[in-house]
Amino acid sequence: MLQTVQKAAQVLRLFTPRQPEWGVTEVAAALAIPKSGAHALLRTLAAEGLLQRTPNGRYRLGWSLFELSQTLLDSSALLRAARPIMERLVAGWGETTHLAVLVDGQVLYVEKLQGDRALEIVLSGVGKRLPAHCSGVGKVLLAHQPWETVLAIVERTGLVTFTPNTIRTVEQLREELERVRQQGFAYDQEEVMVGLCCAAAPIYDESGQVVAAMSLSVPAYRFYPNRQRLTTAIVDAARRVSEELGYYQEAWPWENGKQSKSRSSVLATSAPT
Amino acid sequence: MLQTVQKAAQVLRLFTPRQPEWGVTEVAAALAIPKSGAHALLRTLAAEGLLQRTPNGRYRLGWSLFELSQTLLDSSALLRAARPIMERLVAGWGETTHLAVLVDGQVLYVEKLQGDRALEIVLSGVGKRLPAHCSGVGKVLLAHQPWETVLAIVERTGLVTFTPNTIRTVEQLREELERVRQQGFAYDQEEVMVGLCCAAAPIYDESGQVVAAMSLSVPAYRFYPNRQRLTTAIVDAARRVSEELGYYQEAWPWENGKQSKSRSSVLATSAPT
DNA sequence: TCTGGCTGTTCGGATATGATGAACTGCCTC
DNA sequence: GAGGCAGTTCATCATATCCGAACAGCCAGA
Repeated sequence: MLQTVQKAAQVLRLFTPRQPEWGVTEVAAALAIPKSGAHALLRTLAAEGLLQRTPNGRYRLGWSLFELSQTLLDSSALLRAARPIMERLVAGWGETTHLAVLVDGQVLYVEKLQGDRALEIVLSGVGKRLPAHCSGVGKVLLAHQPWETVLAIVERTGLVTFTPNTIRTVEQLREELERVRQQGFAYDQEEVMVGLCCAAAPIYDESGQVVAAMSLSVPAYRFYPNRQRLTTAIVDAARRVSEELGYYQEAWPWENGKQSKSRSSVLATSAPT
Repeated sequence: MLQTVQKAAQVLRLFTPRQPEWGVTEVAAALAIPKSGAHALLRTLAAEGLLQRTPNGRYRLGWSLFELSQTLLDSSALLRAARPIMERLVAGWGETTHLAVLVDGQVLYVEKLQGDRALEIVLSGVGKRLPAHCSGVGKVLLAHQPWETVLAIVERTGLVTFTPNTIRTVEQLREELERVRQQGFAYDQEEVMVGLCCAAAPIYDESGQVVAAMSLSVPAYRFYPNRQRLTTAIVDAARRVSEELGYYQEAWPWENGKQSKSRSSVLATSAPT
């Protein structure tokens, strides 16, 4: 591991919407390194276009990052495949859907389509991060990581409590992830915000890896009566995205063993009128 | 300058829409460094989330870049200020407008709004780069750089020729940039593509720095008859964005000296009906 | 099934490279 | 004009990086 590069990445991560501008002294204090070192890092990153200098010698994120991000989006099949399917989902249900990936043990929202009868979800947002243990997409993504990885994440970030329903113990998390892996989807039952639920399902790429998760967020009073239909809808949508990405598998996780259903019966499931 | 960080940035820049996936050996060859070094760079960048590993040990850009880019957009007033004004410009003229910044001596397109009677401009695109010496926005941005910087850019990248009108010599460029700086706007008269012209103007931030350039692209046969109105339109639009960014200056560049006009006369200028 | 050639990966010693803190400079405030 | 705080520079030293060669894993073709 190249420590200098690690530090450079740490510097980049300091820049947030809350504090989008940093000076040499601030960075040095934040990373607990000498001023001269922080200076060298900032100067180099700025010279490479990853940061830009303000006229008064402070630093902001640079436009190269925008370019790289566009390249990422352009070359990533995920968003292209998911967006139309998310749009249909929103059109059919009127609820909000999210698309998220796992970054550094946290959920990063990549796309968010708001439904017309959905309540405004302030916490999530494109480009925003949230802890993984409390949301539907987060649990789906964690469930398909090795358990040691999950443990490392939890030990580093802890299990932040949002509501009385938030998972609080490692044991609870282990059981929940096991269940999610088995059944092939996850629920968030008011675990991040009271009154808000969601159903989430994994998206696979052509190599069979889980690369993202998709969810349908619903107010609690509409969630519990419609749970079954919601589940099949999101699982089906996620499966369609997976197939767009080149993933084909006869037996889907929730179809394994004796309870395997015919695929057409699932495809026939539709949104409530 | 931290060479390790420089190399890491070089690695990131290798990833393009044309080649969005790289292996260790390829990177080593492209940067002329030993395989083990390339391996260390890729591995570290992947661990930091700036790259992601594919199942077969190759690498793609990582979602952290998306997050950073969103933070950049979120914290940058430029796009927020420019977009509504660009929309009005497109609505009034039906032509295509571009918003661009200078990255590493090249023009990086940050926003592009296509007009309904505009011809499709394939070369430009959000997140794409072009050489600076041949486009309107490029000449505006170069004109507000120190001449030594411009020289360094030209010496590094050369003056690529696109059409018979493209600037070919350093002397030509120097004169053109001087003119652009004096008059406060630039034309592209079929310099990048035959039949395509544009007028471009600089955008200043609150400290008086030129941070971006805006342009209105027009087919040649509509450009020459309307040049004057186009010019005032784009200069006025760019000035309004600058003011949104906190830039206030009584005397605008093209108003200096004796030929200063009253500001209201410019504001009164509008698009053709 | 075996083989060859192509990957990505590991290792340990030589040395260039980055870390360090004190000193410098410029800016803004009082 | 003086003080303090910011960013910047510099020379020294320790060590993290660089490097080439050897290893391991995969796939294609024989």
